[in-house]
Amino acid sequence: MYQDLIERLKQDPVNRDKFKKLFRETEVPTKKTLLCEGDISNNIYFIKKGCLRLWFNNDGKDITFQFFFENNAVSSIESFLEEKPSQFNLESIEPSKLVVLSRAGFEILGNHYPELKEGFFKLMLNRMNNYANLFLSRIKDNPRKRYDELVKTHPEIIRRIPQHYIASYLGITPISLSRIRNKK
Amino acid sequence: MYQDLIERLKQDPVNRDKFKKLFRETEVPTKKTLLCEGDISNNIYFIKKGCLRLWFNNDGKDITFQFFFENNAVSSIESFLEEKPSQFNLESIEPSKLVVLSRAGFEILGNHYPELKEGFFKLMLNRMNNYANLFLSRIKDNPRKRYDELVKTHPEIIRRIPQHYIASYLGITPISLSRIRNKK
DNA sequence: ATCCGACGATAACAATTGTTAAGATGTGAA
DNA sequence: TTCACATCTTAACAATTGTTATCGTCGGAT
Repeated sequence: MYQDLIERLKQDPVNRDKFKKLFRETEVPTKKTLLCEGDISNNIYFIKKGCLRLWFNNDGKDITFQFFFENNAVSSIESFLEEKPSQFNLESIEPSKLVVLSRAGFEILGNHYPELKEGFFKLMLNRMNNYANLFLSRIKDNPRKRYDELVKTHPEIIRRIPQHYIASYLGITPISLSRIRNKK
Repeated sequence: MYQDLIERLKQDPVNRDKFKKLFRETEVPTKKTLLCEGDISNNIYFIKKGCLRLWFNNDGKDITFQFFFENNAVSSIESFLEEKPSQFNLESIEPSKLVVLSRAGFEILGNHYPELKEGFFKLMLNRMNNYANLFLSRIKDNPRKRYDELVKTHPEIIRRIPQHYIASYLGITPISLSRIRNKK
């Protein structure tokens, strides 16, 4: 959806040349860090291909709390908006093709295309909603049920993401996840 | 803060009489249900005195996930805004004095006082923020640390709320909470 | 005053999950 | 190829937390 918007912007007959150069395309290998805890997020990334994860370091433990796939936009929102150090790391899980939009570019475009800002607001609500659902699932469900739900609602995560990331996302150890998968 | 706004609205020299009657004051005893799971939320409550909790039923288990005290506004926001059945119950924990504003009243006032709508939006962000914090604390901390944090950041909850509600808020059993409190 | 229900503590036991360690497999780089 | 590394599984054991049940206290209602 967001991807569509970007494509449309880039084709805009009037501003095509002017705006097109605001976007930078890039390819990154697996495990490439795009944003580091403590740094200020200056970019929004649109995923053309591949996938990314948002994670943070908790006493040396790597905790993933959101995955992003094709046609999604990603940013450490609070950091990007308020220009303050990010609490989170953003990293590629697969070799990925990304479209990068800087804060400056975002502001220029945002003035011409209100949809872009609306889209960003929705991105924020989406993230909030993600928190709410993760929270409620941790309250209501035990790890096995959380896993079963994930298989049902996000099979692409099961298919594409290494298990230890999924484990931390579910709030359990990789060992425990392995038990759940195999003692069915 | 919200309470202040309400008081100001009620004192508005121009609209005083017209608007004052939109508010209904009421007193409720302990354990009075103000909103029931499945019903549509038609009111916002401003707490003048006492405290309330938002909870839901999970397989027969009563799970509290937010407490509200004096000078706060409460509503099952999604239900109130979209007029759809509430997922949650709203109940008093202490005898409480409340100011009630209906949806109709809210809309009339909202048209005259944009602050009211802004305030409601903030209420929503606050709720989202609450989700995020609860979620992160469940990931990062074990029950003992969550309890210690609660003591530090919300001593009023420890003081005023019965332990079994606190236990469900922390995601543990009352027995486990009792162990934490006494095996210090 | 007495009874009842809400609240909290504790014990004994069960179940779940984490920890540590070892090994199997596969992939990419030197 | 060979080595290093990432990924996943399994086992044995420890730690945490839940379950069930009992008991004591307190306060309000009759």
